[in-house]
Amino acid sequence: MSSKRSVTIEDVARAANVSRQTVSRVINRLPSVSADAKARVEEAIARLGYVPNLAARRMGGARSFLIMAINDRARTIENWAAGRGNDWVDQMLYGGMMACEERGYHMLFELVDTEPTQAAQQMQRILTSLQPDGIILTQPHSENPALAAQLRERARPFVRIGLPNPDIPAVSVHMDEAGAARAAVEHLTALGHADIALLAGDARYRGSLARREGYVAAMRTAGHSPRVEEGDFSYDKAATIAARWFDEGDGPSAIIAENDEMAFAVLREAGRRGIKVPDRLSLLCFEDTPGVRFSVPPLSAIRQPTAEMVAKACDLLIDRAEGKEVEEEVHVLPFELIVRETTGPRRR
Amino acid sequence: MSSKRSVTIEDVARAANVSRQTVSRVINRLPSVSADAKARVEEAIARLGYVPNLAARRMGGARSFLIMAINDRARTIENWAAGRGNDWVDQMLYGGMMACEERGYHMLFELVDTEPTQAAQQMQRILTSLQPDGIILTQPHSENPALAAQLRERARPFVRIGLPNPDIPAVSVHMDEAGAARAAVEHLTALGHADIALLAGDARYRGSLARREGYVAAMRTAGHSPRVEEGDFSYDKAATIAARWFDEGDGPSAIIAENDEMAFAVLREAGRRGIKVPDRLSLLCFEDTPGVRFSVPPLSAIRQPTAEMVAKACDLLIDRAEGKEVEEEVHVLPFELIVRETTGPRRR
DNA sequence: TTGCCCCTTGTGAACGCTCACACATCTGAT
DNA sequence: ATCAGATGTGTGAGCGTTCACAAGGGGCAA
Repeated sequence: MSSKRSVTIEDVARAANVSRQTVSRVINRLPSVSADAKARVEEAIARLGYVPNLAARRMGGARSFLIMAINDRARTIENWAAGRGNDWVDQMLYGGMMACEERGYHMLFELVDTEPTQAAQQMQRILTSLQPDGIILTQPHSENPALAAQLRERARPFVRIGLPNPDIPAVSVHMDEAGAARAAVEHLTALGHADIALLAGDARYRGSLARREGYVAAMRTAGHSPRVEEGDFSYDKAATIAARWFDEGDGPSAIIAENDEMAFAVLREAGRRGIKVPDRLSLLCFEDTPGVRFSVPPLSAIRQPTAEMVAKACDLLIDRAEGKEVEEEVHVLPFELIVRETTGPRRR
Repeated sequence: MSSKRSVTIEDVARAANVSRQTVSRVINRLPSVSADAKARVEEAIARLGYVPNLAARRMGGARSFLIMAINDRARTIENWAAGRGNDWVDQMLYGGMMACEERGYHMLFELVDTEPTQAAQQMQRILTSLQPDGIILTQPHSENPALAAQLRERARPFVRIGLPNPDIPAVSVHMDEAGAARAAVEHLTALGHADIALLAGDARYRGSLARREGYVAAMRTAGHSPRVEEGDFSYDKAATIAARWFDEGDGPSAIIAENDEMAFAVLREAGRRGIKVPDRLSLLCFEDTPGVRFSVPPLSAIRQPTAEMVAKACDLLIDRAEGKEVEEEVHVLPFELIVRETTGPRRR
C-alpha cells in the first residue's frame, strides 16, 4: 500500500512472468500477444494496481496523451477580469475533458497572444515543453496561417474550430452558420414576419459572412427583401442602430442579432421606448450564453454546439495520434434553434 | 527551423561550453553558477530557442510541473449536461491557469466520483499516471478524510478549498463565510431592516454552519432576533418556504438566501404575488453566478473569491513543490458584497 | 526433409532531464 | 605552509517507458 516507489512495468512483467515489452504490448493493445500471456499480464496489472506513468510513456514513445486547446489570451482574460466569465471556455472544457478522458488523454488549456511574433514564440514553447499529441485552434488563432504553418512544420496535428479557411488547409470543425441563419429566418417567417433585419457582426469575421449568405438566401426564398445592417458585434454600435430604427419608425418587425451583446442592446433600446418584445418586436440571437438564457424575457437563440465541436476535435486528434490516417477535412455539427420568449407572431 | 529533433540541454551545454548540469542549474535558478557561465548559458538558450521538455524533467527529477484540480464528477457533469454550465469551474480555470502559468506550471482538471471506493481508485490513477506536484480538492472531496489520508500516504501535497475540517488536518483556503453573513446582515440593518431571515442551506454543509453563526451573531449584535429557516439549497424547498411566508403574512422584510437557486425561488414567488423587490422585500444571496447577475432585478450578492482561492492554492502548492516548507494551515480570502438592485431601504 | 514466413517473445538502447557524488579551485584561518 | 571549508564544475547513473531489432518456435509448402 504505502510503497515509496510506484509499480512499474517491470514489476508487472515479473509478476506475469513475461518481458517488459509484452506488458507494453498489452497496455497499448498491440497484436502479437498470445491469449495466455495477455491474460496473465492483465491479471498482474489488476492485482498490482499498475498504472502507466505518463511522463515515461512520453519519453519512450511518441505520444504525450495531451491535447491542447489554444485560446486568445487578451479576449479570454478580458472576459474573466470583467467578471463576465467565459461560457465558451467552460463549454470547451466540458467537451474536451469528456472526450479525452474516455480515451485516456488529458486536456490542457493554454492562452496565446494575438500578436503574430509572440504567438509563434508561445506556440513554440508549448509544443516543445508539453509536446501535445494534438492542438485545437480557436478564433482568432484558427485564422492565422503562420501558426498553421508552424504546426505543419513541426508535424503537430491540429484541428481548427471554425469555418474552413481557403488559406489554411486543415481539418476544421464548425457549425453550419449559414444554415442557422436560414433556420432563424424560417422560424420568423413562419411566425408571419416579412420585414426581418439582420443585425450583422463584423464582415471580416468568416462566420459573419456565412450567416449573411444564409440570411439573404432564406429571405429571397421566402420572397422578402433582405435587410442587412452593419454592426460590429458591439453593444454600442447595435444600440445606435436600434435607436435609429425605433426612432425613425421604419424598424423591422423582427431582428436577428449575430451575437448576444447586440441582442441585449436591442432589447434595452426597445425596453426604453416601451416596445414590447415579442408583442411588437421579435428578436433572436446567435450565441446561447448565460446572459441570453437569463435575460428578461429570455432570448430565443441559436445554440452553437461548442462542447460537441471540441469533443469532435479531440476525437479526431486522438484518432490521428493513434495512427488512423483517414480524415475528412471538414466536419459540420448541428446547431440548435432554441425558441424562448423573444420571438412571437407578427402583430398585424 | 525545421529540425526533426528538438533542442536539448546537451545542445545548449555544447554551445555554451559547459556541462549539462550547469545548464540545468541555470534553468532551475540554483546557486553555484558563476556569472560568466550563467551568461553564456543564457545566451545559448536564447540563441538556440531551447525550451525544457516537461516529460523529461519529470522523469529525471521530482517535479511534474502539473497542478491538478479535483472536482466532483456527478455534480459537474450534471450542471454541464443541463446546459447550466459551471461558473465555478470557469472561475477555477481562470485563477488556476493564471497562477500556474506565471510560475511555469500547468493546471489540469479531473473529475472524481463521490463514492469512496471509486474516488480512491480514480485518485490512485491520477496520482500515478500524471504525478502532479499538487492537488486541489474541492467540495465534496475536500471533506473526505480517506482521500486526504491517501494523499498523505503517497506524500502528495494538497490543498483543500473550503473551511477547515477538524477531521482533516490540511492546508485550507477559504472565504470568511461567517464574516460574509455578518456583512449581509449589516448591509440590511443599515437599510433599516430588523426582520431579516436567513434562508439557510443544508446544515451538514460546513459553510452553511459558518454562515448561520455569522448571521445569528450579527443579528444579536444589532439587537434583532434571528430567524433561520431550514432550506436545503434547492429551488423547490425555498419556493415552499417563501410561499408560506408570503401567504401567511408574517414574512420578513429582508431575506438572505444561502445560494442563488433559493434566491431565484424567492424572487419568483414574490413576483407571482406582486411583491415588489426591493420596494417591499429585500433579497440578498450567496454565490455570484451569471444567473444572479442577469436576473431581474439583478440580485445583490456575496461574491465568493473562487478564482483567487484557486490561485492561492496553486501558489501554495508550487511553493511546496519548490521546497518552501513554511506554510500556514489556513488562508482566508476576502469576499465581496455586491449591492445590486434587490436590496433597498425598508418600507415603513 | 528443408526452407520460409509468420507469430510470439525478449533484449539493449534511447528518450532528455536531474540526482548524487566527485573533483577541482579559491579563500582564509591556523 | 597547511588544512578546512566554501564555491564552481563535471561525470555516471537512473527515472519508466517504447523503439528497433533479434531470436525462438510452429506450420505449411516445396
